[in-house]
Amino acid sequence: MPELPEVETVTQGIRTKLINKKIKQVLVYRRDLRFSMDPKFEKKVKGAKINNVSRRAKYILIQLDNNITLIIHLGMSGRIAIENLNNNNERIFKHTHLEFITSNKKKLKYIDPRRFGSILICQTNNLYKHKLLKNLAPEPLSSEFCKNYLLNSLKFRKTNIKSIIMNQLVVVGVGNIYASESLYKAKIKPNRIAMSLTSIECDRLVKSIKKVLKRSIKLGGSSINDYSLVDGNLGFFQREFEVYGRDGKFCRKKTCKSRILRIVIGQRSSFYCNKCQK
DNA sequence: CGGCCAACCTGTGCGC
DNA sequence: TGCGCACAGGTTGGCC
Repeated sequence: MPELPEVETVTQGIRTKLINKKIKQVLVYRRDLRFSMDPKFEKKVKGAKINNVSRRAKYILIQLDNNITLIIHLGMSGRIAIENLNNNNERIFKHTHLEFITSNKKKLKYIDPRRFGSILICQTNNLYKHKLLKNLAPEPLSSEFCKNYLLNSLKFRKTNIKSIIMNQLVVVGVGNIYASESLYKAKIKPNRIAMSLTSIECDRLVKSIKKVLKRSIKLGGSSINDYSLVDGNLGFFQREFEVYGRDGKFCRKKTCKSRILRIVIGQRSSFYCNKCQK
């Protein structure tokens, strides 16, 4: 699914609806996600209050009042839905693996058909020592992610620039959609050798990544297939895709008459305009 | 270490 | 209608 804007909007949704609420009931239907869930998960979580909900990279962090933080990743197909309890038109999802019932009479569902996502438990005081969190690169919207940082990260690297910006050890949160969109905005071809980027191009790329991600967060992320926000509403950034999924269609730049191309880079579809991107 | 690629799993949409 | 294939928003572990 979900790249930074989607995870961010879901995080905000959970925070708005469930902060300071108690988890009254925990129902686990499947534990065999990407990592197997703690056998004592229910016992550890039941009765705790949700103190805070935040995001690091593509991880949702739900901080409880018992020194436990839940680390949730949505993988490719994961989603969160929050509904009113005793709702007559409850939406039924085939692949619901976990449900919380909270003190304000809401039901949170974790749904993930492909089960590439994960739900892990971590001691809050050791959170950033967790193996999934300790090696993560800077947040793309932080000031740490700047031209000089990127320039430095590219030094001597012969792989393509798209793989670099999708590498969570270089910068977090940028996935397949926003990589293509950012490179289009920065006028850089996705298969350019990373170390060939000039300082000016690095500057454009950093600014493009920030701009694209912020704009998407503002629109509630991208809803493709049936992906949605926690309340079932859709994000709208997909309407503004310049290149993603637009292969064969005309480049959106008015004066450009060429068609968007699709190539495969690192096993992932990549979309670009051969004329606008250098 | 860097870079490449298979693997994890289920669903959908397309051509025949 | 059904079958087989390509493809889907992520990450990692193993190999050279």
